[in-house]
Amino acid sequence: MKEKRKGCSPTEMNMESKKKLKNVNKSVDPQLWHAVAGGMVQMPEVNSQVFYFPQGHAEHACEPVNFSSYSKIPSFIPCRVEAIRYMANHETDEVYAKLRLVPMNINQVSFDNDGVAGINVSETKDKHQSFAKTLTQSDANNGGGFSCPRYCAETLFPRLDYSANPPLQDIFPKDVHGEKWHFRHVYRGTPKRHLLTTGWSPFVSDKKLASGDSIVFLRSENGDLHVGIRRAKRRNNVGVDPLSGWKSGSGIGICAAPPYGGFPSFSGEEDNKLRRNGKGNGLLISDGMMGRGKVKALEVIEAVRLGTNMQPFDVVYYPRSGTPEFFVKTSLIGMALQIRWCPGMRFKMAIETEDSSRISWFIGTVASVQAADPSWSDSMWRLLEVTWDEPELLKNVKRVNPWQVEIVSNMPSIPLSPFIPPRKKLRLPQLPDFPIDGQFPMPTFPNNLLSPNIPIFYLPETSPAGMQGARHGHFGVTLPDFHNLPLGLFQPSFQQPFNNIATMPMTVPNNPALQKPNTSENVSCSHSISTSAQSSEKPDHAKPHQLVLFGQTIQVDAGNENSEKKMSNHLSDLHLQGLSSRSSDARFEWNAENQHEETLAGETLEMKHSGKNE
Amino acid sequence: MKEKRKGCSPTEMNMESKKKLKNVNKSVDPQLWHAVAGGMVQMPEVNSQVFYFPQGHAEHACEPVNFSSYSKIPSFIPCRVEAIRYMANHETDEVYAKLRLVPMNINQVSFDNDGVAGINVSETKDKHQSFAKTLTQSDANNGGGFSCPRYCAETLFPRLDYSANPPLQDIFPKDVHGEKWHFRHVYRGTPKRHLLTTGWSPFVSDKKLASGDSIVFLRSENGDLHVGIRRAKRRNNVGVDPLSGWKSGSGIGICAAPPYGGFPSFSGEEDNKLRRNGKGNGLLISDGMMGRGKVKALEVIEAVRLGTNMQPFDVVYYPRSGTPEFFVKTSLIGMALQIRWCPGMRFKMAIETEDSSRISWFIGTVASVQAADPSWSDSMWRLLEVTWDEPELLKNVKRVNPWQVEIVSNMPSIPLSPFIPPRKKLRLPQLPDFPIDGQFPMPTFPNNLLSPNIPIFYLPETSPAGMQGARHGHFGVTLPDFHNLPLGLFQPSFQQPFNNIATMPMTVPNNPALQKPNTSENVSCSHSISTSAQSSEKPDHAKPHQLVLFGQTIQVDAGNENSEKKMSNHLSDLHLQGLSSRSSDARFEWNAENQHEETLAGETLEMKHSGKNE
DNA sequence: TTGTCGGCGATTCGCCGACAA
DNA sequence: TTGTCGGCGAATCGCCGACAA
Repeated sequence: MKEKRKGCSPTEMNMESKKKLKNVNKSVDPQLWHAVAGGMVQMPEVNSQVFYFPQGHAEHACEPVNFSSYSKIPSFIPCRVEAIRYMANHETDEVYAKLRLVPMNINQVSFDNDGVAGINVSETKDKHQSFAKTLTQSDANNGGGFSCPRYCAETLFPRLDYSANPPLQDIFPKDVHGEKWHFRHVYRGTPKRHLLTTGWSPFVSDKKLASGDSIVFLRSENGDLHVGIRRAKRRNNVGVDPLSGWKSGSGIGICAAPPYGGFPSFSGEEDNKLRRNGKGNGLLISDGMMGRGKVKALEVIEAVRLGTNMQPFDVVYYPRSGTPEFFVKTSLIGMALQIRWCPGMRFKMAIETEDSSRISWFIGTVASVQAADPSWSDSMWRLLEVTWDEPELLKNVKRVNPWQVEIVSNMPSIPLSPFIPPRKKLRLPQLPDFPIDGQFPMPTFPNNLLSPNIPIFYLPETSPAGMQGARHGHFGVTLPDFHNLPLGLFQPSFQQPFNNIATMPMTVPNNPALQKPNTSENVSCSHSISTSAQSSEKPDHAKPHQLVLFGQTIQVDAGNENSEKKMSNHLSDLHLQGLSSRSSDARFEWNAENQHEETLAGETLEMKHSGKNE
Repeated sequence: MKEKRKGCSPTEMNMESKKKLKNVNKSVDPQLWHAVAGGMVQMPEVNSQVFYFPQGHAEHACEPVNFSSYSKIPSFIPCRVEAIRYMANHETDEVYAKLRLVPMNINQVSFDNDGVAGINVSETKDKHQSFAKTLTQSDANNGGGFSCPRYCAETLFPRLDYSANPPLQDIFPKDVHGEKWHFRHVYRGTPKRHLLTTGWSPFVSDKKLASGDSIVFLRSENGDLHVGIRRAKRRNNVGVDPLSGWKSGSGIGICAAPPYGGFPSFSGEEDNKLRRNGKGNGLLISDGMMGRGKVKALEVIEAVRLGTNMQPFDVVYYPRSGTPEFFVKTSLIGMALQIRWCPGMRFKMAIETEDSSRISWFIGTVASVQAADPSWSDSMWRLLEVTWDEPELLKNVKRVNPWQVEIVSNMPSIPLSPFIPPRKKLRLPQLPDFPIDGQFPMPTFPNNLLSPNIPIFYLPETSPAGMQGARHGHFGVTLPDFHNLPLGLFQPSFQQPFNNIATMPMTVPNNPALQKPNTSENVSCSHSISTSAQSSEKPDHAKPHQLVLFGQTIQVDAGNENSEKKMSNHLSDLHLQGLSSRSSDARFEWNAENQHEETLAGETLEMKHSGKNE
């Protein structure tokens, strides 16, 4: 044998120990996990309370999930988060989380503190710094080096001895699996710049990185250096799934290539680059290996079955899948419920730019308030149909969740919207940095909450005129007004459709945190980029040249009138029944009807983030 | 950009077209598929009739499948094979098949011709030749060449011009995806030998081959050259499955690492070799990416649900997974049913050697005849508990399916077994090549079939004495004797436990093929190695040094008495109900009981094959 | 007949400033 | 400040007989 050990990167570790590490289903350092997941992702705390949305879970799956064979599926299930495991795929390094959710009775739900003691979690979150860079072609291909931005080298790496010539050190960051890698870090060239040389190329090969992918460096609280990767979204939904061969039939659907439509796939460039690595050994990481390819329709159905029967269940969540979280803190829900959502409301929403380097806020107007899916007419999921001030950038984002958006009252309303969507891109006025305490005229509880026909959220006078005449027509299915219900009589069973929830008394959110939506607890309210400061390039909300929206460029069929029509048909004979307090009498039954192709909500929300500092 | 196109192997095809090919879920050439799957695998024809076994399907899954929440699951479902797609995994090239099965009424089942017109399929099967070689270290690592066995080069490759110096040609075999590869074939060296040089190394890199893996060459009927790979069984069940983190709970079990126990994992050698390829780019193909890692418990449950409701369903089958087919031709079932299985019967069974190069026949004795799983006490699946004449080699093979074995009557019985398992390996007498017509004293139909208490299979006098006293005790659950039932009254409903099947009149197998089990239609009876002739090394049934048995070295808990005890408990309250003729009244109901960890049948049968010629 | 080795080219890999942007 | 390029050493890769087994 003429084997020579290559000094390549999984540093001192040989493959044996690498393999061993693979065998244990090790958890990922939560700090690194969050850095890779992106700043838009906020996971609930263990023991906090969330609402689990079957619709959202289905959207998260790679296949159409056909619930039509099953009856009595509630639109949400209140749960306690029993456990969270932060994990990473061993092939792709993609991060995901596994949550164990324990269904709970609705009358145990508290909408104020999520059920967690009031420790300010955000406090512990800012003690580390991270940095993300999207790989250039030179980083990924040429000569095996990495141009390391000055900020990254100076902030995250150990201090260089600049008296040396050239200044030089070796760094040993750990990846999501705990593998230690070795990079040589030099400061050289004219002009001087930071480079990673030795060790970089094997890293690129091993991780199968290509230009467009991102690398994340993180310096954790204890000073340890970590490295993670975020792959660029690529546009080929390879049918890796062996069950995807036949259409429809047998309830096991096809992977969602058609329903989610196409990006133009990257040109051959990407492939050529990779081919230079390792003698054509660089297999492209296909989308099929990532994210939504993982969650199967049957897993969703199993989760819903167990949840409906009040049994604990596990869900897998891919933070970079492009769909919004399908488990939402009750505090967020509570806040969303306090607002009487009406067409014409102005809001803003944070969306990550395509290269994951920034978060932009987009302004829009609520076009209509109605259930996204007629078969879940009581669902809050994607309740808001919206129009955007910059429709060309967000043309595939038609519906959003109420808790994703933040009402803005002091925004100057764009006169044209929503009636005449502006053709030319608008220069949006600079947003204040949202220290917007008291901006929401919240009523004092509990009395105002229950006053009939008085919207809790007072529309500011600056809201656009013509709420009644918005393009999407009749708003017959908006949330009903609040009724006069006695306090404390919240039913443990969900015989009523969901929209009655809003009319039910609940543990009233009456703590200061809720009235100041600008806490770091809160995703939708002025999210602060905690893991990295802002680059000097551009301000936050400057218009990016391109956006990834809802994961892919989605062709949503113009079936809006259609769904409204269907809805009115469904409204009469709707009788949801799920979620009685004990499982024994709440069976979730198979129903051997033929499956009809169901139109999914159709849109998925992309949210990712990475910031630059200094 | 200083990109240079590499002349590496996906010949003229660049990566673009490669990607395109990936997108279509292309079918694999069936000849190549079968060559890679191995000669032990015999797929049913389209439109033929099979019995689908939920138990077998569950065994095929990578996770424990917990049926305990569901009631009324029949032990088998008769089906028509509506479609078969031969496919290959895009990452690993592993072959698998997807079958669409259409449940049928039991009274439509014919046990003689499988429902297919009597075209002799085996006729079309021998028109191609294939050859398999297990890669040596030199093949996989050193200097990028492949030592091509003379037989392979001379039989499968185009004729070389031996007048040239050196004789040289380029060959362009297609892989399972239809990709064309380029290898230079030279005949050189002293002594002269056949080598594949240029193009081989990229192939090894791309396919991530390591020594121990096998390569299969096939020359199809039209003369086209194909190439496939078979990966060696490796011993690390990486938990790639995101749902595998928590134990038990939620019905989604863990991947089967613990229950199937461990091989010693290959030493570091393998890794070092791979690391030489492509600068450490060679990710090992982990078991998690292959075979049983694919079929999820929920898919099995969904298949069973649909099948029970008489709806068409899809199953995915990995021929090299190590478990026997869970869909079995009705003709095989029919034959198995004709035999009155009794303890003490002598049989032989074909098993592939570990390196997939040969098929060996092993002799054994039926120890007991009883259901493998007490909760399916009517099931034919792994009905036979067996003891082997060479127990040390097959110590993990405790139970087999009746249709996998072939009764031998003219075998000299080994005096020691089954009472005193021989410690030293026995030199088995040479078996005849089984042109054993008339060796089975089949009764003439139909009268003898129905004679009560007269075994259809007459035990030869040479069968071991002491059938009553065999080690595994009381045979209280053996198949009942045949009763006197009128012909043609086969019930469409399955209210009876399975063993009554044997008592029911059926379309009687009365064609010559069935009375001559030695047809190529028939797996378990003297399988003929059709894809390649035999190497001169050893005769077929010479004892191989090592065997892969049931996929892995399985630690079967000694719970045999236990299961018998449980069985007697279950026997009384067992009431199977599945499979009424119409789905509407045959609901498959969720049952929200707590799942108890169920002992799977525990054993899986490894069957693979590859032969050598000349 | 074919597995492994040492040998030696030819070809990449990967480190380096030089340039812009 | 950092992305790309041409350049050049140096370290592989991969082709080759020589040997056994």
